Amino acid sequence: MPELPDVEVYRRYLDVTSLHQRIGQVHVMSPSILFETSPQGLGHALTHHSFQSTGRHGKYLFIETDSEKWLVMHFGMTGDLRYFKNQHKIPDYTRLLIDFENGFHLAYLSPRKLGRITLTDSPQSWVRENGLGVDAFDLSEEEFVRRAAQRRGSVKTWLMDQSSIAGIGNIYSDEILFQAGIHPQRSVSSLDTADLNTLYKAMGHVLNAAINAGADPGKMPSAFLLPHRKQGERCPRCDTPVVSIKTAGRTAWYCPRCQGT
DNA sequence: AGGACGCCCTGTTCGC
DNA sequence: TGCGAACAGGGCGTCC
Repeated sequence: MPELPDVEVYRRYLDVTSLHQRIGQVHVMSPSILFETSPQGLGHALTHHSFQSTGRHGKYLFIETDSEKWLVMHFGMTGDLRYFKNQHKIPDYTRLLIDFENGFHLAYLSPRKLGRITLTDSPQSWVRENGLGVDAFDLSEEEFVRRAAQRRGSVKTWLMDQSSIAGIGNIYSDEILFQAGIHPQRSVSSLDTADLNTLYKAMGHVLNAAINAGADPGKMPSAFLLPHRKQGERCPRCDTPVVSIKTAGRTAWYCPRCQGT
C-alpha cells in the first residue's frame, strides 16, 4: 500500500493518535528493519520522550520527537501502522512496538520486512542526502514540464523515479497514466505540452482522490483503474479488457483502448 | 542515462 | 485438494 497517498494517510493517523504522549518501552522485534541505527539508538531517542509532529516526503514518514531526533519510516511493499490499547493482542508482523505510558501502543507492521526505520536530525538534510526528488505535491507545473524536457525513457519509469518525483509507485503511476489517457511506455520526449498538462493535472487529481479515499482501494472513485488491475477485469471507462506488460521491473496495467497500444 | 535483472523477505495466488 | 512456482503497491546494486 505504501505510496504517497498511503503514507499520507498513515501520517494523519499518527497525528490523531500518537502525539504528545510520553513513551515508555520500545521493542524492536526485527532488528533487520533498522538501518544506520540500533535498538539501543532507537530506545535512547524515544524512551521517556514524546512525538511532537509529523512530516512526509514522498513515501517516507518523519516523526518529530522532543529528543532532537526524528524517526524516519519507510514501508517497502507492505506495511501499516496500528494504534491500540490491548497489549495482549500485538498485531501480526509487528516489527517495532512503541509503548505509551497511557497504556496505548503504536505498532509498525512490515509483513515482508522490506520496510526500513532510522533516525535523523533533520528531514530536509536526510531527503537531500538520500537523493530524493521533490515531493509530488510540491511540484509546480512549470517544474514538472522542465523536468520532463530533461528526461528520456518511458513516462511510467519517470513517474516512479524517486530521485525525480518522490511518492509515486507502481499502482499510482498506472492510475495517473490511465486518468491521463497515456500509454505507460510512451517516451517522455514524445509528450507535447497538452499531454504534460493533462498528466500533471492527473497526478494531482489521482493523489488527492486517493488520500480522500483513505488510500482504500474499495473507496476510490468509480472511474479509477486501481480496483481493476488484474486479469479478466475491464476498463471502468470503456469496458475493454485491461492488459498488463512488464516494464521497469514492474507490472503495468492499462486500458489498450483508452491509452493506445 | 535508461532499463533489464537479481536480490532482499514472506504471504498469497496461480496453474497443473 | 495439493503442491510448487510465480507473483506482490519498493529500492538497491550490477551489468549492458
